[in-house]
Amino acid sequence: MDLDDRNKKVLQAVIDSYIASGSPIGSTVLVKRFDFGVSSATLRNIMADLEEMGYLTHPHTSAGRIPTDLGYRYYIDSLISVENDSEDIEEHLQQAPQLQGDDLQELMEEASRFLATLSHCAGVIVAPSESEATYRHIEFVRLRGRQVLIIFVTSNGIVQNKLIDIDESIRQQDLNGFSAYLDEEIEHRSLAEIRQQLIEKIKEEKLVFMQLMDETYRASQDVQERENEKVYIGGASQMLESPEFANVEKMRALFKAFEDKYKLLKLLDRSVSAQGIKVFIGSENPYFEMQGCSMVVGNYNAGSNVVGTLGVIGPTRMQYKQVIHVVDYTAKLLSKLLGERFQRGLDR
Amino acid sequence: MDLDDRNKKVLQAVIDSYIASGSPIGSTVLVKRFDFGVSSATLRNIMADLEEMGYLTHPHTSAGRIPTDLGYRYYIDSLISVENDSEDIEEHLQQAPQLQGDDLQELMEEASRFLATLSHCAGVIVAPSESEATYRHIEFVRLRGRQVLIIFVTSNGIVQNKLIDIDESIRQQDLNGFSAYLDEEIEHRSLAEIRQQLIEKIKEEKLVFMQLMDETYRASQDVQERENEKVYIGGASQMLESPEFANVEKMRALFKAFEDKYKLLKLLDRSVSAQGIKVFIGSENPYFEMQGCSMVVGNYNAGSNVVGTLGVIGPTRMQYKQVIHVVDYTAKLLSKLLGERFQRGLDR
DNA sequence: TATTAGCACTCTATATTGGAGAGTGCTAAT
DNA sequence: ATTAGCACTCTCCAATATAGAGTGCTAATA
Repeated sequence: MDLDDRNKKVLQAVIDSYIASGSPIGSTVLVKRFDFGVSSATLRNIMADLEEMGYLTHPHTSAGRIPTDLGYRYYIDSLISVENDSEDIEEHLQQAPQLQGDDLQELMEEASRFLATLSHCAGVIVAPSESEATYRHIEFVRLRGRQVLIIFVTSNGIVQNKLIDIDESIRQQDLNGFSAYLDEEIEHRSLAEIRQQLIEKIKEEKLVFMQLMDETYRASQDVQERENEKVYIGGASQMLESPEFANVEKMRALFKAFEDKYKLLKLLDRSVSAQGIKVFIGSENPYFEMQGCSMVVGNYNAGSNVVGTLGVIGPTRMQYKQVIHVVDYTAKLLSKLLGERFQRGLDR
Repeated sequence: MDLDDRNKKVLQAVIDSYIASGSPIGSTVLVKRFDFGVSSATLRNIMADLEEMGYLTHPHTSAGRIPTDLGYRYYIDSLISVENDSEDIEEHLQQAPQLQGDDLQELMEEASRFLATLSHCAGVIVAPSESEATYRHIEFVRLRGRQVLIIFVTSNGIVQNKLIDIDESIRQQDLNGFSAYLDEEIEHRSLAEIRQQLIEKIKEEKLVFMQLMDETYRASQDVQERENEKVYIGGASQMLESPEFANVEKMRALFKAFEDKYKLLKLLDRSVSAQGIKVFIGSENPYFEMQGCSMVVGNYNAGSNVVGTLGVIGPTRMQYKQVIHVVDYTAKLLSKLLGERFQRGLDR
């Protein structure tokens, strides 16, 4: 961090040029493209200094300089100005909703492709995590024999379902009754509480429903878990456009990693806590062992209680400024869509 | 088709060897590995004949022979014996269900990965197409204001939903009533018929529900369309293992093609009509412009009325015999699972 | 003291060359 | 009809040469 002004400028110039061109930057190129008022020899000295400090490196003795991960880090923390033109984004948000999937799942897929297209990287979205208290409606549909399909509707319009087996055959009519009962109660308490309440009532009367309640409770947990594990990846082939992945082995590893969505989930979840856009550069991320990859991630929300993560995975040499914008924009867009479409409890 | 016995044997030997090794097969190799009772010179003559007939070709003058698409076609149609050991498969089906997703979607994803793992190719599954008449239950859930979520449950346990806006605010109670009415009627007629019936009733009374009915009808079509467009691709990275795709450009094109699922869908749908396993070799398939790729596809069903397609996409040089087995097995497995789990109308 | 010019040196990328090996196609003999 | 033999072709691989880009160092300069 103890860089004087000129050093900063040179570092920025090198990284900018490298991001743009993809090939190592030599002193003469720098002198031609920028006007530092010094000769190439001086630049060589400066670059040697920057290399000693760990911000730049050499692929080989007689090649130009490329940024190290540390260099990128400094670049992002101190050098690029992500203009906070929130008005500009706001404007865009007003006019171009662009996403219109009316199923949550569809919306997520669309959004991940949207991210990918704008960023030229792979777009990744982690489905919103639900808290238990938000069920709006629970429905039971009897299929054949002892099979019952439970349908959960959350207040933001997400529909989930789970098939269960129960011991005794129950009439659809009774199921409807139970459903109505749950709908009524769910306004005031969580499923866990209702279950507790039923356990107390058990000696009195409705013994039949106890098992159903238990199954419902368990199913709701299953369903939550399942939904929380969903990762949408869109436009992965975008990443292959950049020459960084001309190496077949790397490509292969990349796609293997993408198929193991669980790891991705863990990685992305780590950053959920904080607000704002975060950038993970190359080796900085411990879970995703992929050399030469960076991630730009942000959060989105719906109303207030539902929050998910979204972001972009691309080569370390990416257009950070632009990508940060795109992620920011998409996060806001998604939040807005989820917020307005599934807004909670206004008229309950 | 006018091949004498010896020519057939040589063709088979060449293709078998090429599939196994991946490199062009020369006359000496053939003479060493197989016992034709003739010299390499004679084999050269035979191979030259086969080349003239279009079954084999040369990468260059002094290389061994490799099969043409026509050669593969002949190989599959006439030379390989896919032993119809249906007992064997039956046995497997009995003991190892292997797939256990309890959501249809989950099951499809699992199955596509299953295909990929066993075949070392990419596994592709087209979601079962529904016919309109199979709804088991239709449910309306009022969200805020004029938004209503319609939930469709088909008789095989697939849940679909769609958000609609209606003109006037309706009470949840009324919605429940309408739902019950539809549930009752849907037993006897299709949605289209019910709609017709309501139109006739319109002058009399229930004017309010007409709009809802229209929306419901439209939504059901949307939902069907959406479900029918779903293609699940699993284990795409499996394909990259084979040296055929060491070429970066090919890999890139492949993944681009995979992301455009619509084309895949069209391609796979074409073969839905017929029963049994079909093999499309390289250039034989008109929609999917991907050189060096073959597809092995089959059908699955659930009960009787629901049918989908599943298959495998891999390099033209694939282990056809084995892959055909795998596709056959998976199709039967999936049919069995869907059949037993979502069996229709046994106790209605 | 900081900067610059100049030059030797290093390393990559690319083209060229020259076998070695594999395989064919043809011819003449069986 | 089959075979042995041989000349020919083509790829693959390693070795070699060459041009170009860029550095690091030294000595001169402001």
